[in-house]
Amino acid sequence: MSEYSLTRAIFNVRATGVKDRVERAAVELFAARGVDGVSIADIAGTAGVSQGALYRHYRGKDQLILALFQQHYAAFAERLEALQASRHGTREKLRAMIEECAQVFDTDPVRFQFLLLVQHHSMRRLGESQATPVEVVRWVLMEGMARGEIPKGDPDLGAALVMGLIVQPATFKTYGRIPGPMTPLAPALADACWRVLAA
Amino acid sequence: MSEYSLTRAIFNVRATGVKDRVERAAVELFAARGVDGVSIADIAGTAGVSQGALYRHYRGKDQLILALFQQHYAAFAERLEALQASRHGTREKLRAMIEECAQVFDTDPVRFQFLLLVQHHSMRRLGESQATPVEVVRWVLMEGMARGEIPKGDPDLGAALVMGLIVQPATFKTYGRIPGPMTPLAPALADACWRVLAA
Amino acid sequence: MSEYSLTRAIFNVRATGVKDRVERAAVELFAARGVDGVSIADIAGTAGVSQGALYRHYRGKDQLILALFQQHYAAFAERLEALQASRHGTREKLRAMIEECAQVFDTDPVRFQFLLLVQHHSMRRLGESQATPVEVVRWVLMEGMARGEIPKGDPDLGAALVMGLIVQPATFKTYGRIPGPMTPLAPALADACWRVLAA
Amino acid sequence: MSEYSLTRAIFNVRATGVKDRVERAAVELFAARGVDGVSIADIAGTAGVSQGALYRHYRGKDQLILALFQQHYAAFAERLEALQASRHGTREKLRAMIEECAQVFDTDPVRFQFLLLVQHHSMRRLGESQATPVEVVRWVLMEGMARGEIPKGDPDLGAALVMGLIVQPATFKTYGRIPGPMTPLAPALADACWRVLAA
DNA sequence: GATGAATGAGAATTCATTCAT
DNA sequence: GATGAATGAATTCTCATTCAT
Repeated sequence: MSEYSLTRAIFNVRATGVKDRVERAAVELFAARGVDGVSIADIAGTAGVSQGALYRHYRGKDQLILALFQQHYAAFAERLEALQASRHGTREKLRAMIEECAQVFDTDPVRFQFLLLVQHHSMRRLGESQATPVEVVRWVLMEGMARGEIPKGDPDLGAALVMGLIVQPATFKTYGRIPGPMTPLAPALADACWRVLAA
Repeated sequence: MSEYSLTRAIFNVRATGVKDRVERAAVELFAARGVDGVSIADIAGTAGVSQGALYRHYRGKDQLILALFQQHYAAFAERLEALQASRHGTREKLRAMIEECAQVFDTDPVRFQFLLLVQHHSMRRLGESQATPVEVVRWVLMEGMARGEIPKGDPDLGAALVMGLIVQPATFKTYGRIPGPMTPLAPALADACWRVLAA
Repeated sequence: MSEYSLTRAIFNVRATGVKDRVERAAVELFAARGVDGVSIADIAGTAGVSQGALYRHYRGKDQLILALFQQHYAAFAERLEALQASRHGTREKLRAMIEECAQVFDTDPVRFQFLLLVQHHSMRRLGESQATPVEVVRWVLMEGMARGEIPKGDPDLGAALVMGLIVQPATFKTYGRIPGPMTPLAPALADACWRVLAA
Repeated sequence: MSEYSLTRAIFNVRATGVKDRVERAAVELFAARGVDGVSIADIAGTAGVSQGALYRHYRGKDQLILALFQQHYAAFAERLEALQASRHGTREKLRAMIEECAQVFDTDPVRFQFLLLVQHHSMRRLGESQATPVEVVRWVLMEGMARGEIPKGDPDLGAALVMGLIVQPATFKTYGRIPGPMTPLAPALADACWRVLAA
């Protein structure tokens, strides 16, 4: 056991790991200024960590970005997946997912802005097998079609429409074109989704 | 004598102006790699022009980006405006606008991708008075509400929903998640819009 | 006779020659911002002339600077020379020269500042045989020594002392450390010179 | 591995810090060619350091210049201040200061030339409270006037005259118009000062 | 002669990454 | 493991000079 981890062991100091601090700082900065507006020095400085230390945990800037994106994108997908699994009926599943999105947007706007800004940078590099929010929506739609709750159609197009009805209002809010929080809008968005799908 | 002017000399090719060549190259590159993935050297090289020449036409990279964005964004807005003005009834106006979007997407995918990638960089810097596609949509919706063709509601939210139903499928297509051209989808998208708005 | 000079001949238009306009603009700009703070574009722009035209009259920027410096430096030397030739007695010659310096400083501060800023750039390149203010002073001193009006000594050192007593106060005035015009100071400076030389 | 660190590795030469090397190189180059005749590449190259390394120690070229100027100007002022404080009587203070100037000029001509060439660039940016050689001279003169050792008069003008009697001969020496070292001239310059002030 | 767009060789600066300590 | 100074490649931008019109 190294001297360092001994210290941690004895004093039970949760030495807020470098990785944690870096990730928190990175997401915040990327969300505020975009991937190319943030330097490694910025991140290290904000995290209170040396630049070199960062490379102990990530192969480089690109890998850091991709890791963060995957992680947040996947975490989001998992939340949605769990949510839809706990509900019955396509309409209710969609309603719950949209409400969840709205709450995330209001509670943790940084995360939303991060995903919004970084998507074009990371989307192409995403592994095929990655779980994504889009996949969850797609799956819910397919199931709904199979059960006859919504008319059959292209589930990818359906997912696109649902995502559009959520992401675009959120974007408008981010840029201040629509004021106030997102949550109160959730029911209207869920309704809109349903009307679109129930063609 | 540069390679370019050599070409001109030998073949007596009347060059399109530098500005044209630069703009064409810039839009193409920005669309492919995003604002920060393209250097002035890239643009000048692709345009077959020296880097310095670029600065006779634009104050700098930022101004080039903004000029291109405004130009394409405004041109797009104008096409939509003319289109909606020439049609009667909110539903028909929306239908025509959506069809136009689909056609632009299919005919000139570079332009669409350019607007998609550059929006986050330029949107904040856009003058208030700038005509935008969003404004056109918003206006059509307000008129529709005034005429009682669609129920009253927040026109900004309505515009967000309409935009979402167009932009998100287009984005999916761009990333290959939905195959084929956009135009065949236009009627379905127009229907979706109408169902969303006719709540 | 070219069409151009025909026009001039007929209408007697003193087409304020390019050269004149360029020189005026250049001296002004160099005086204000120093040799390296001024571009050819600046000069051409201020002179209301194209950049290319400038190269019809000067081989390049360096030659322009040197020509202007020589010209003003020499003109100044000639004024001093004429002045000293018209006076009798070393003391009176010096007095007159110093008064002239002070008047030039007050009347045409741009010229003084130009010489002050450009001297270090051009001094080394100056031809040996060039007439300079320093040479005039040196000559007056040598004559004074020959006539026994001032004690014998190194005339170069003497010239340095006289120049120092003029240039340094002028520099202080330029930087605002001493307020007001230079002319009222002239008698005191002449006195100081005399005391220094009459050792 | 750069040429420099290779040298270090092979000969195990303990390098003087980057900052030292950069400052030495910069002063030398600025003294020889002026501020605008020297590029960051020149400095870094001469110092045997990468260009980037320079920016860890200085915010930019301007700050480097100003820092060096302040440092040398202030150091010079302090030496003069200490010297005058250790002497009694205005005449003796001035004599000692002038001798010091002459010795600096002979011992470290680069430093003198540096201050001479850079003054016009940096003087305006100097903080008001900065200690300068001029201020020291001015103070000595004011004290001398208060004690009745020299006639009352404008201390700024007096300082200008004293500075002129030192700087101008030094300039002449720098440009080779007066040969030999400065030190032997010091007594004559001190005498000249005294005669000028003792009006 | 005059024009001004175009050139191309730098200039200052930034930044991801490495590495001796 | 951690540090942060150093690297060097790249980036944006400037500018003296040339040259087709």
